[in-house]
Amino acid sequence: MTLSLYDTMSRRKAPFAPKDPSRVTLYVCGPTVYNYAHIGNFRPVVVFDLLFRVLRRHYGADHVLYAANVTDVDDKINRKAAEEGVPIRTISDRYLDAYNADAAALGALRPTFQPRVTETMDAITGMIGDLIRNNGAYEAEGHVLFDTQAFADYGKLSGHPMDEMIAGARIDVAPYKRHPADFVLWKPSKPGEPAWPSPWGDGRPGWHIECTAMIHEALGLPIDIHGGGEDLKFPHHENELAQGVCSGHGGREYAGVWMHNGFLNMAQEKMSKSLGNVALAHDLLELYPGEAIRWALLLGHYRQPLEWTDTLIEQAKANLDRLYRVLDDSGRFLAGKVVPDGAQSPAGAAEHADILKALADDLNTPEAFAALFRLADKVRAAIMAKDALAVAGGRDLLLDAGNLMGFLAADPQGWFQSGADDDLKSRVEGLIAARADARAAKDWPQADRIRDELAALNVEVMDGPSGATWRIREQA
RNA sequence: GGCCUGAUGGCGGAGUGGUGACGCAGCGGACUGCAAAUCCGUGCACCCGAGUUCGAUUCUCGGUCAGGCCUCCA
Repeated sequence: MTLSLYDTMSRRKAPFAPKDPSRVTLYVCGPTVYNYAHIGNFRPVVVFDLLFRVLRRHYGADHVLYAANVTDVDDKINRKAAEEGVPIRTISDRYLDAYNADAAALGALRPTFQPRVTETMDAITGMIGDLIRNNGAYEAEGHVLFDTQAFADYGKLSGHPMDEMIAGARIDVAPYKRHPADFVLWKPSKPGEPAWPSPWGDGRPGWHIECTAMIHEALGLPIDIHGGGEDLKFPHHENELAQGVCSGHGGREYAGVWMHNGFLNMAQEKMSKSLGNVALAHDLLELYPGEAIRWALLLGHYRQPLEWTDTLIEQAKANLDRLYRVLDDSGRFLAGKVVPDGAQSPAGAAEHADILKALADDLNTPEAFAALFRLADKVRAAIMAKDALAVAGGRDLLLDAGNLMGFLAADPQGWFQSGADDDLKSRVEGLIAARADARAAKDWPQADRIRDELAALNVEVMDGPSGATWRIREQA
């Protein structure tokens, strides 16, 4: 199956062709670790994690290398470290750990490489040296600046013609710049700030060179796919590209495909009361399962803007509930049944193929979700037809598709009873047993009273042919 | 000012030159002691104008509206 991706550079969708199918390379700009990341920061994490998974499916898990950097040199980190009177590493370690924990909770696989700026300094200064030697950079007043005149294609990625960038420049141009668009590769640190040695004096790297150097160090230029939020198109990615090409590494190419995800917009109206105005993933994960947040982030196509609202996350949760019910019901149906291996007629084989097809089409997640629901319906139909072979096969396909997309990893019972501690569970079981007795005695008023009691515990009980099941109701 | 997106039913959101996915919500029914879940059925949309076409929601042009980037930023 052909994988197609939309490329920002050519502004169109095209079949993806890695330079070496046994070594596919993907790089995504990661976080600056000075605080908890908000939910918008995790859209690219989830989107490119999905791409990572799809690539692994297409090329084999061992043939895809994914690097996502960590920016741990930054003014905000400096400030926070100064406030707390601790080394910057303390700050960056703390929030990197939190970031990785949140990402994992959202079902994101760990990237193959997670390079840090502070651990890539040699590669950074080395690449700056390369640029100077290739006449792509110059020194001025203790700074090293990239010479944008050295790169004829500067502005091509973002579509910003050079002369217009000058006209539109709003910032004060430093007097030592040869051209207003030139940008910093290395700059002196201010007194008291962290500094690293370099041939141009102690200082720190500019933001853009960090990524270029980390890419070259971790994956080697050129790479197959470079991803990130659309706000990074200019100047960050434009500058990365210029640096990479002018450094002499990777030839004329820097990245085969440029992918940019759309923004996540915060709802105008205030969100859930307990969230206040800040939608940190860290806080959201207290309220909703990670899979539900992941689903919400993929509910729209990755290139489209997405409005983050309460209804969005609730819809995501409801959608997953539907799939988990099928998983739950099919599991109960199959319990105790002996199903021969190698079922030749799994329900939903066509739908499963549709899911792969949708994902291969520039990560069309809405289409993939639609096919996922159709697949679930097929399993449901097989249950009604009491076709154990078809149910078992279809259920496996459903789980496989879910696994590919980073969903359905929970036990169905656990999914519906998440948030219930052991104490609550035993109370609920007790009440359900009492209610079963009342129902057996046809004491309906008593049975309904007990159901009200359960409802007061935020528990919903559902009578089934083989006894009652229960679940935690939606978060208030 | 420059560059670039988008405008689909009550809501979210794909897609297509010719019966408009999918999910949520709604309505009717089945099932249920009553519910929930499930099943059956059902209502509801392609911003405006012009053009191309046998035929446009889908292509072209114009308009209106909304959003993003041009500065740290996913």
